[in-house]
Amino acid sequence: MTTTTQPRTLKTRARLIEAATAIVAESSFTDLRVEEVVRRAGVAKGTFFTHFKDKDALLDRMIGGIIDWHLDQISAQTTPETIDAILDILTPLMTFMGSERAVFDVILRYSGAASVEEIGPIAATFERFVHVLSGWFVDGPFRQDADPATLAEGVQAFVFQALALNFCALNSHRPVRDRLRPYLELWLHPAKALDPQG
Amino acid sequence: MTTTTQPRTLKTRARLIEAATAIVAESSFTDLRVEEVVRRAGVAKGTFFTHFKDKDALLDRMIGGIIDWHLDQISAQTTPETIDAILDILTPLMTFMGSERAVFDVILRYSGAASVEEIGPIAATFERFVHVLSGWFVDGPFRQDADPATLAEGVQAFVFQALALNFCALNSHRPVRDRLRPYLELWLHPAKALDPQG
DNA sequence: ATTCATTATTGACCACGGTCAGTTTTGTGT
DNA sequence: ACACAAAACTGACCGTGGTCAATAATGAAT
Repeated sequence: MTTTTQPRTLKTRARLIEAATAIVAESSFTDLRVEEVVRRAGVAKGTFFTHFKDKDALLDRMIGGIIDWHLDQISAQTTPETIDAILDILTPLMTFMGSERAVFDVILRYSGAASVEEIGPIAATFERFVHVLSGWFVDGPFRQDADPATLAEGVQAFVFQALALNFCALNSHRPVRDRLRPYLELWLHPAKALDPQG
Repeated sequence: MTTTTQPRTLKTRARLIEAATAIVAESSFTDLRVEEVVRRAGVAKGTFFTHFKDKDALLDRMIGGIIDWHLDQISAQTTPETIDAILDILTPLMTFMGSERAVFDVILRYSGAASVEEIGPIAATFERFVHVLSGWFVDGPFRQDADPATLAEGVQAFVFQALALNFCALNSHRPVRDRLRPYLELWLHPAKALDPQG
């Protein structure tokens, strides 16, 4: 119980993340290799795994950071009053989520927390996602007969559905936005759908 | 342009699938190793990859077959008239989909088709899933203001959402069934939710 | 039967994520 | 200054999915 963590620990970890970020900037998440990360950071391969449980843990952190930035942008905007406004606000985040198959795969794998004690960065952002969207659904123009959190979780489910279909080459000519809209119409405005007058 | 496909090809492929099936029966999809499959089938490793693009293609086929069997069972039953009946019918399939992380991962990856010309087995089963469920939603007790296929796709999205949350240890004590129900209530019976009388 | 193009098979090899016993560094107590 | 335990680091090594140039089997045409 004397020394616990780290002087150089933080420095090494920062170098690893910096190297990884540079690689992604130059090429992509898909082409990220642990060996290249440690080469650029100037450490041995084993060191990487003392800082990250596995490669996915690094991706979890990097991608989680990007999603968090998007949620900052989303939170900063005024509460959307229409489906189209929601689609506008969500589009940049969805574009990132669907930018690479590897990115979407990691997000899918980590969108539910891995374990109780260890909620990863991506899982945390999706808790935040539900929280932010819940705020839109209390006292708004959208359906008021449902728990706002449940509505938000539904939107999340439809975002994933729309993105998954987007990776199907058969449909990939349609923008994700257009694929998501019909779901949100039915999910957030059931009364309008029931009543032709709107 | 004389001989195309093959006598022994089918035989070898059958042996590979048979070996893989035996391994899964003895242990699990998680523990399936290509080297073990080829060892049991009595062929070289390279042979495996002339029959399957990659390991996932074998899993796609095996898991697709099982899902297809579940859809046979689902189709054979009478059309459900309530949310609970839907949950009853879907539970066995959901139980399989959530039985192993490895299984769910493959399903997620392949639930959208890989490419236009090559719709994999799992992708095909999810087209069939939507088709079967669409049948439930024409002229039934559920909402009639929406395209049945869209309703079915929504159910699919919620099934995935419920399963994904189930792999979150935080929530895994709740049956998937109970996690799915609130979504379906709001999705299939919006009018009921709006009108307290039901 | 023999040839020969087509197709299936082989297994050494590679790529890459991940492990671990051994070594070095670090900070603290004396 | 020195000793020493805790923490960080190392790199050879492993497991496993996937590749490919070389080889063998096949079957149709002669």
